[in-house]
Amino acid sequence: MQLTPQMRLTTQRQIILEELGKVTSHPTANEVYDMVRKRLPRIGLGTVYRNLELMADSGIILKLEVGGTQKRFDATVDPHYHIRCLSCGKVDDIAIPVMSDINKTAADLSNYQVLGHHIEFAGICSECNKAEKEELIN
Amino acid sequence: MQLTPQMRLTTQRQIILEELGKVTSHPTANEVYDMVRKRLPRIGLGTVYRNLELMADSGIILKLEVGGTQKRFDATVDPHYHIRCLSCGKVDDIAIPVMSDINKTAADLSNYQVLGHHIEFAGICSECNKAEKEELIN
DNA sequence: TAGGAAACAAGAACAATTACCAATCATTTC
DNA sequence: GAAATGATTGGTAATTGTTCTTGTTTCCTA
Repeated sequence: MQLTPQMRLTTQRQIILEELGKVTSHPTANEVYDMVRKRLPRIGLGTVYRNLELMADSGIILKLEVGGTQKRFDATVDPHYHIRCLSCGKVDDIAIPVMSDINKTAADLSNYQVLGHHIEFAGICSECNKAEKEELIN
Repeated sequence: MQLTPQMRLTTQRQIILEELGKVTSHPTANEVYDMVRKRLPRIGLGTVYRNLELMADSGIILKLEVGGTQKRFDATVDPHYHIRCLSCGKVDDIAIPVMSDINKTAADLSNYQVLGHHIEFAGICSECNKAEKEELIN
């Protein structure tokens, strides 16, 4: 968006960005669609996809290609890691310091031009853990 | 497969496992299908999906939910990290020592029951790098 | 305020995966 | 060894998540 000045800041884009910024979760395109639709009932799912993609390309949001079937989006662009619940699928940030030095190690150990890395932890979130325990009781 | 004794070791399963073991790449279900079909021309794609899923569940192979649109499968089950080419999408192993200790750190920093983690590097493989340079010349 | 580019909504198309089902095959029981 | 049982298969349909297309609207610029 900053990158190409001829890009217009439409109401749709503004609201998508606002809604994404409101949450600390990492919603899927569909979840963003649901959020935005409360304020802009006539918006199309295609518009949401198109603009999330566009914003990710221009670097103002982050597209997460984490495990699970769907892509997720993140308004926080500075590097950080994620943890995903294997039970409900939700993705949270995790405050582990970013290891920028391992990129260099990776470059040395492979014949790739290394551009970055991502760490994804997998586990069970507290809600699902609790739910599971309650299920065992019944 | 080991888990449920009534599960049969069919020809299809045997060959899927053999073919997956032959390669060091991390084929998608479709690529496995292509490999297996050379020896078992009448196998169905569904059978491949079904059995890869089953083997992943029982722990004899690994299902990689890395970036990109497709899931990939790996006959090597001991923990290791991956590097993915952003240009052609292929996934290689990378010999960076596994940091098993960061799971504990993650558990301390989150309210998840942490079960594991995965690191995925992103970059451009040597083939794509070369191809890109040649393209610049022309 | 007319012309043209950018963006839109709606829905079709698409790719990857999963679900279903009748036919087949292996195993157990008689 | 034949019948019953249950797992597994191939083929195909359905589903899911995403992208593309089409015709329309909106906004800038002259």
